[in-house]
Amino acid sequence: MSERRKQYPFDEIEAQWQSLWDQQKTFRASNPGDPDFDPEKPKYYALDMFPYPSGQGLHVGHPEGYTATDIISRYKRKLGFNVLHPMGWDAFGLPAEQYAIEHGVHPRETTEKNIAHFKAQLQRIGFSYDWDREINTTDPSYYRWTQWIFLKLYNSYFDTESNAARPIAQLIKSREEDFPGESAGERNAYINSRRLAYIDEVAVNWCPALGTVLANEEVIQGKSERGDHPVERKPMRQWMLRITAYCDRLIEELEDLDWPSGIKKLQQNWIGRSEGADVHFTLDAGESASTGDRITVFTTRPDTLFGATYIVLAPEHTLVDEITTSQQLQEVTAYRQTAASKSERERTETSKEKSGVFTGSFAINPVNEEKIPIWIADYVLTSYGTGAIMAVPAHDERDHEFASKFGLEIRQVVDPGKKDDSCFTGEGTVINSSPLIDGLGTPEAKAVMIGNGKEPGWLEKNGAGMPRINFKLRDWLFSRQRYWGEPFPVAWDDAGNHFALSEEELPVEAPAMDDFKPTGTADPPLSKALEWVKLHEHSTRETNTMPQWAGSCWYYLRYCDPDNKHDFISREADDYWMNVDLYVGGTEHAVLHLLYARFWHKVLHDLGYLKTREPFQKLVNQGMILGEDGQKMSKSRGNVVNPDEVINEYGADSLRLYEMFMGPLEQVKPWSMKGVEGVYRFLARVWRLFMEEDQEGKWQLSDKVSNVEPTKKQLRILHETIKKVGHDIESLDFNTAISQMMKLTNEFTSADSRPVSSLAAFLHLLNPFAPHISEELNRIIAAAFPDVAPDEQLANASWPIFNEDYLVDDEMEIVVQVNGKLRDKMIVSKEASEAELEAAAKQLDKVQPFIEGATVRKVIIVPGKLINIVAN
RNA sequence: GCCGACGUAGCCCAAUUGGUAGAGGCAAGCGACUUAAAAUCGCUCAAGUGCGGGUUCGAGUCCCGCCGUCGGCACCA
Repeated sequence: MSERRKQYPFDEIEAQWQSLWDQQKTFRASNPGDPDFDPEKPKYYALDMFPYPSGQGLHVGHPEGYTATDIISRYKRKLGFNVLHPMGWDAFGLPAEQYAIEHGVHPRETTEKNIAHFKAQLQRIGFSYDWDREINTTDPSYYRWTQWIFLKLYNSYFDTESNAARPIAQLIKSREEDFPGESAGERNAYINSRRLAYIDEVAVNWCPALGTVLANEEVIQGKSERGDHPVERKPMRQWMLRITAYCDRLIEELEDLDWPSGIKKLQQNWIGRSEGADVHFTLDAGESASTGDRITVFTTRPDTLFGATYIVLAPEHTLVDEITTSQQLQEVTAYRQTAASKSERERTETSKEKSGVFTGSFAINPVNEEKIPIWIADYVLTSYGTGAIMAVPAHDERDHEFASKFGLEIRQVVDPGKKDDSCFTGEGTVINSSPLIDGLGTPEAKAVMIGNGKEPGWLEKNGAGMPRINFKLRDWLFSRQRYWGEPFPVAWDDAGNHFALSEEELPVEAPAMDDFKPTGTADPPLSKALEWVKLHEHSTRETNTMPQWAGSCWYYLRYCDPDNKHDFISREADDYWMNVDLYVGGTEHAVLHLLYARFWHKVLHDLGYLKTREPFQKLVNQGMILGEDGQKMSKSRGNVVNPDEVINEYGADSLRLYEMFMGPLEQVKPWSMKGVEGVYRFLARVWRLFMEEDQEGKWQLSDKVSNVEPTKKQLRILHETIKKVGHDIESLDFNTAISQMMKLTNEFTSADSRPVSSLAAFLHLLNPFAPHISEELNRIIAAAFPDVAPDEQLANASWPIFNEDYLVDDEMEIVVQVNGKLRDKMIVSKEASEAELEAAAKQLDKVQPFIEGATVRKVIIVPGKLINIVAN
């Protein structure tokens, strides 16, 4: 193809327009306070999920979502909106750091190089970003505010009364009033335990080879995703963010958002709210247990308490040491050791057989005073609920499997109401329990046990338990042992107390280090920068860094006011721009990024810094683009398509158009170079609609383009197209908008006389999709027909208005059916009455045979569409 | 196992509240132009909508039961 002559000079056109846009700052959005700001204009905020600038550069999956938001942005500008359409870089992260370690290049260098490459690639596609608002999470002027937000989290607590975050000062004040005699140390400990950012000792995925803690999703089958190194569970002191305080709001406030229902559901499931009860089982006075101790379990089925035939504790449960009898000690110890050596992944492998051991002790079931054995097993997780369960093997599959294996009693207490010989976990009628609940349905029996919201239930009245709501979501492990991340604005004193740095000390920049290799111990690389670490005579800096998620939690806010030196965002900018009207990105961020960003947003909202409760009003996930072989694109498969190559061959407009023409935005679809060629041919057809080659092969305006009145047919298709393209852009159905423009092009191509007024209008429609070619053609006809096409850029000119009058016909085609089967069609006047229609239909030769000798039972008329005669 | 998305010409995909299965592109075939080819222009071809039931005058569309592909979650009591 490179040998072949280009069908139109896209390479010259595209470069020219791109540099013009750049020089003129055509797509600059003005902020409140700017001299050219127009408060009358409505705003529109179209946001892409910003990329991690990897060394590989863009592949054709990136521009899919970017093109969609670009079309919307260009379209909205033409409708008179002030459009915020920015781009930036999520540039902290492990790949740059690993590269640094392996090649001795500072991650800042790699990052800068990668960003430059990414940016150049994006600019070649002709996106209408306001590059004045470009942000980079690794820039100290950016991450100073990431650190500032961390200070807000550190200096806040969650007030359950108002169900919102409040300044920690309020908590300190009320604590002082409530406990005036408390020592400073005690008070400090209490306050620290309530902060939204706090320190905890938690089991983490520690990777010795990489020298860092990894997130669960970075661990694949006990090995690190990057490098395939072994990962072990290890308790470490970590910074945590109290996202669990927001569980309820993160679920409830999803409701008003215009997000795909699947993504909402995914978030709900991730947060995993379940209602139930804590139930206390008293320990039976065994040899080592002291009387009166109790085990608390969490259950969502308090109606099945009478079917609880044993208790299971997580192997790590704190009571295990206390209750294990000497006969069982050896077995229990061995089991706990095995469990501890397993990774989280191995522990939760559902396919594996249940395992566990008996502790030798017993507990008393509070509902019937029965003595039931206490086991430990790794299918009970220490991190959920109370780390202990009551096992009801008749009505829980996991308990059933366990009981069957170890010969424990299985007692049925729910009647399914139908024949069911499997383990029944659904709702039914209570049996074999007690007069208290026997005969009740599952929901009623639950209510008796836990209460109905007004009246306390049996458990509470008898001191045997409490209603309780549990969540799967855990607090967010927020520290990493890495160099290439935001340092914490925190330090430690000699006594081991942490304290926040002041806002004036921000940004806390990482020291320039030559050696950022992991230390091989739990100490982060920053601990090697001894001078930096030492803050004052009696204090040292925190040496952990923040995870990659941090910067992306609030970047959408910074775009609104990127150069603000005094605030992370000004009140005016927040008021005006937020929230995001359209957010487009991949499903891979459906849970974590979106959940974390929503959490931070809510905290900042609670503290009075933001007006909105939610950041992203409308969310769309673009579908993945597969390789030509229908497989996921990957280097190893060799099916990766580089947008640069596509642009070299066919131009940026063709790339943009094909990305959108492939199919519905949200759908997964395979790439096809033949398909690119198809849209390229379409653009060439558009070009030749206006242009023709002279003897020397130079392009000039075609004689066929003239200032004539369009025909009725031409007007009709033009206005159909104006209507459809506008509608389809609004609903993000770009593929069908493009096909309509192809239809129009075909129609006008076959015309000998091409009315310039119609063609000019068409260029407006094409402009958001293929901005370079449309601007160029518009410039050419504006020069030749100044009365028809004003000499202005399409980017700034108004979207055409369609006129419904051109769409209606005097006549219409009506489908004639007999008994629902198509028999004929007829052309009738638009004014024809139903009776006239019926009479005309019955006269048709192709209809007659089917109604002859039959009784007409019914005639169905769909106005303007069809007539159906029901006869037998 | 659970949740979600998708199954329509050879391929990618269209088809208002149920109302003519086809808009567009790719591929294929034919013709025009050409010494010839490419490019271009014009024309043509093709499925009865994954399978089985049901509702309806009428089902790609609604309901029930399956099958397949892809993605996500996965012992959360």
